[in-house]
Amino acid sequence: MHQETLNFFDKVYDVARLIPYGKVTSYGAIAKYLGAVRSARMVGYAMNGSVGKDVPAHRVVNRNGLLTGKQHFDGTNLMQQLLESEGIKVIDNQVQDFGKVFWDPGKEL
DNA sequence: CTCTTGACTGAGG
DNA sequence: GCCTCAGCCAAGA
Repeated sequence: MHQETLNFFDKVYDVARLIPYGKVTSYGAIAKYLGAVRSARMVGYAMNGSVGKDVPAHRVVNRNGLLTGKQHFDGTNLMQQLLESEGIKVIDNQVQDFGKVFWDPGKEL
């Protein structure tokens, strides 16, 4: 179902909140689920305002599993710590076993 | 309305 | 596998 009543940002927040504990996904995957695979950049752009909105932005990384958005968190390694606390191994801003912890909303939903 | 920015992605060398 | 270029699109000034 497409909650078209919500704005693009709200949709992104919605999907992000659905990411299971210990899993991660990519901006493109979220965008694709929203039917806007070409707006992957907008997903990240939207996440920029996710702070303070109960959105687990730390579970969203780019297609390479790289923590491209970690610089938007308070600390320099806050995002990594959050992921590691969920059982996700992160080394040098790179999610390990990315294919195993990857969660695709387009397929899981 | 126009221009810039950006937590992206895919294709090409 | 690494680097570079181009496309895409929403929001803010």
